[in-house]
This record gives sequence, C-alpha cells and structure tokens, in this order.
Amino acid sequence: MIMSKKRILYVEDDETLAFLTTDNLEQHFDVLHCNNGKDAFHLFCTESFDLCVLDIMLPDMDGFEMATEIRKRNQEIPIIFLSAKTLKEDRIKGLKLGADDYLIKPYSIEELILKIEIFLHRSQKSVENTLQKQYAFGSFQFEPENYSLKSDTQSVTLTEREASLLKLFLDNPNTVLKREKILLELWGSDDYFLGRSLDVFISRLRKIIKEETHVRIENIPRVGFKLVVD
Amino acid sequence: MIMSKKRILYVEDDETLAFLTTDNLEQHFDVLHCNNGKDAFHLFCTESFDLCVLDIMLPDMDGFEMATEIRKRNQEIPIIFLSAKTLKEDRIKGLKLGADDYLIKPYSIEELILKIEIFLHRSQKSVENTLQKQYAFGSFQFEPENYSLKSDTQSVTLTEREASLLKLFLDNPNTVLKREKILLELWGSDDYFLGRSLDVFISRLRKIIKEETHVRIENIPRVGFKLVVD
DNA sequence: AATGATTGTTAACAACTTGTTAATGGGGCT
DNA sequence: AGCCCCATTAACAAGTTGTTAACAATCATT
Repeated sequence: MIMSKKRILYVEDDETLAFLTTDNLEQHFDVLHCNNGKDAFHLFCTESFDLCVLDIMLPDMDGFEMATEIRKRNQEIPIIFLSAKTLKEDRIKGLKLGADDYLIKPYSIEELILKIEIFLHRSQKSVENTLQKQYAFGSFQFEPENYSLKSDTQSVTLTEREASLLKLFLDNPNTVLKREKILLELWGSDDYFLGRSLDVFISRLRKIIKEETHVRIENIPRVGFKLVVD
Repeated sequence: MIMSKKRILYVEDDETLAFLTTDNLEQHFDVLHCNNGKDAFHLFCTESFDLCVLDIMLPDMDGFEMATEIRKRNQEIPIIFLSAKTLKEDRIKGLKLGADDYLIKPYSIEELILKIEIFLHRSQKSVENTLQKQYAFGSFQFEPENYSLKSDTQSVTLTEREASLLKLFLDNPNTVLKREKILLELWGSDDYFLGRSLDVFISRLRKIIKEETHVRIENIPRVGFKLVVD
C-alpha cells in the first residue's frame, strides 16, 4: 500500500518560528501553514487534513476557539496545541476542548515531530478499526459497508447486489469464481434465469470500472468469471 | 451501550503519590498499581491491560526499560510516562521508545485522566460522542440538548425525534446507517410501520436542510441512509 | 465454416421501496 | 374540557431495483 505524506494544517502567527517549523516538518509531512485563525478555519472546512497543529494565541480566532469549531465538524482529527502559556488550567482547557496534546514553547522540533507521528499512527489505527474493511484496486477505493466506490474521477453508490458481487471478486482476486458458486453465495440458488441476472450485473460492474485499464472481469466460458488485477 | 472500565497498569514506587493517584484514577478506570518494574512487567506479561502509566525511576527495571520490553510484545498499547525529569532528551527518549506521552511531576490528576482518556479513545474507537453538545455542518449549528438548529437564514426548534435522528447522522457522517440500526437505536424496535415513520422523519429533515447544498441525506434502497457532507 | 450454446449488452417491466402530504389519535398542559 | 403538539398511520406519488426479454457477439464442437 502506497502511503503518501500526511497532510498537516499548521497555524502560527509568528512568521520566523513558522518558517523554521514548516521547513522542518516538511521533511516528514505535507504541511500547509497559515498565519491566522480565520483563514485557517476556512482552509479546514474546504480542504482535507490528517492533523492540526495550532498555536493558541492567534489573530482573529484563537487556538481554543478553532479547536472548538473543528471538533464540531470532525471528532476524529488529532489536534496538537502549541503555546507559551504554561498554566495548568490552559493545558487542561485545551485537552477538554478535544485537543490531543499540548506542547509548551519553546518546544523542540524533534519532540513535535514525534508527537505528530504518534497521533497520526493512532488515528490511522482507529480508522482501520473503525471503518470496516476498505478495498483498494487500481485507483478505486471500495467500502462494501458503505456501498461506495470512489476513484479519482467518479464517486458511485453501488446497489446492494453490485456491492456484494464486487466484494466477492475483491475477496478472490485473480481467481476463477464459478458461476454456480457466485449464484449460491449471492442469490442462494442457481438456475438459468439467475445466471442471466448475474451476467447483467457483470456487465454493469464492467461498465463502472472500465476506465481502470489494469482491472477487468474476464469470462471463462462455461465456468465463470475472474477479476484480473495487474 | 455498557462500557466496562478500562484496565490500567500503573507503576510507581512512591507509595504516597501512588495511593493518591490510584484513588483518583479508580473513579474512572480499573487500576492495578505496582511499585516496581520487575513485578509490573511480570503482570503485564500475564494479564491484560488497556494502557500503561509508568514512572521513569523505578527499582529493578526503570520505566524506559519497561517500555522497551512492553513494545517488543505489544506495539499497540498506549504508554504514558511520569517523571520528575524535565530534560528534553528524556522526553524525546521516552517518545522514541514508543511511549505516547510524557507527564512531568508534579502533574495534575485531572490532566493525567484526560490524557489517559485521549489515548484510550484513540486506541479503540469508543465513540462516546454522546458527550458532544454542539455540532456544526455546512452553515448549520446544531445543539441536540435544546433541539435547536440554526443557520444564516433560519432558526428551527426540532422535535425530539428529529433531533435524535439528526444527531445520529452527525455522529456517523458519510456512513451508511442501516434502517434496522436506526430503528433499534431510536425507536427500540424494528417493524414495518416504524420504518415508514422513519421515512417521514427523513423527509422532514431533508426539507429542513435542503438549502444547504453540501449536506444531504442519501438513500441506499433496501439498506438505509447516509448523511453526505462535502 | 456452420451450427448451437454461451455470454455481453441494452432496454423494458413489474414488484417493491421510498418520498411526501395529509389525516388520525394520543398525551400533556392550561 | 379544550387546545396544542407530535408521532404514527394512511394514502398516493415517485423512484429503484432486480429480473427478464431480446438481440448481438463470442465460443465450442462438428
């Protein structure tokens, strides 16, 4: 599985500090720096990030406020606060608002990177546990439980049968599935007309995935079908 | 949902501090305290825990050593260090060994409890979002407790069922909720007429949020509904 | 190569599910 | 009792699905 750099929203108004920090973080992550709360929140709403690093003292909208708004929209994304404030009350306030950690300035870049990695690791784990299995093939992402199939260019909600058929294929890639087996598994019985129904669904799936040249459903005459991925 | 107390291994050799801390933690978790590293490690190997809280300075086997051994056996369990050491190098050493966080003594119990909860939450999805008081989606602000839903252009008081249905969707955005699950969760049972009732409420919610083009409730025939936010 | 069987594809249909609005009825409040 | 409010049921409209039909393309066998 290809793991692209995680995307981080970094909000800090001290330009010098921000420059240094961004420079360092960029060796590990895909960083978007923003110097004020208002723009940052707008970015958060319109783009997608894996983690937020927020300074507390910000023009327009402070870090606490921002965390509050972020949490209303997304309960999962990790949030790390940065601040010169050392008051216990502030740390606790931050954590209660739903932040995950709190680094006191001056912090060490190394520590910040480690903390970010810890939370990315944990939140990825929790997504893996949370989201039922996800399948990826070609440029497609398939979530059987959500009946959703997404690629770069389209996003489709499959019907129940389409989804279960696709799942069956993805559970057995590059393997011949006998008509009889598919019919028994998905339809519960095997007769001539159901066989024709299966053919219709094969046809529909082919149409949906036809843009992806490395994935296709092959027919083995009189036997069944095979999902080929290469 | 009944959620049994999470089990915590707490290792600390200062008996007075340990007594206080254990006492506090026990209001939230099932705590096993141990006053030395060797016994603690033995306990870790023979019993099962959800999280470890380790003092660094310990007789027999120090916290760092212990974390190292724990990580050899279990890469997932969250580890939080406690220590009087304030050296940056120590904090970083701890994190690199695979600890998740580091609290400096004297720490506040409240902060420790919050940190423990954060990592327990992250390491397994305990979606107790029931605590959440405010939600935001699109231009809407929703407060489940007051049944109030506000946007730029309108301000509505939802009925109880409308509110609980909307809350359910917002707790599970972009996820298919099966009819059956919704009915069991909100109505407590699942029969044909309640199903029709659900359809009526879906219809009402759609009417209320229809001005917001980025949020909609999609139907997956025979399966359920999905709140799509984009 | 020719024939019949199997498969691919599209369209159309019937059964069923869902959307919507209105009517009903029960519970709480004054 | 009368009123209001809300959830439920009813009734009908609209939308889907899975299936079947119909025909074209492909395959297997003679």
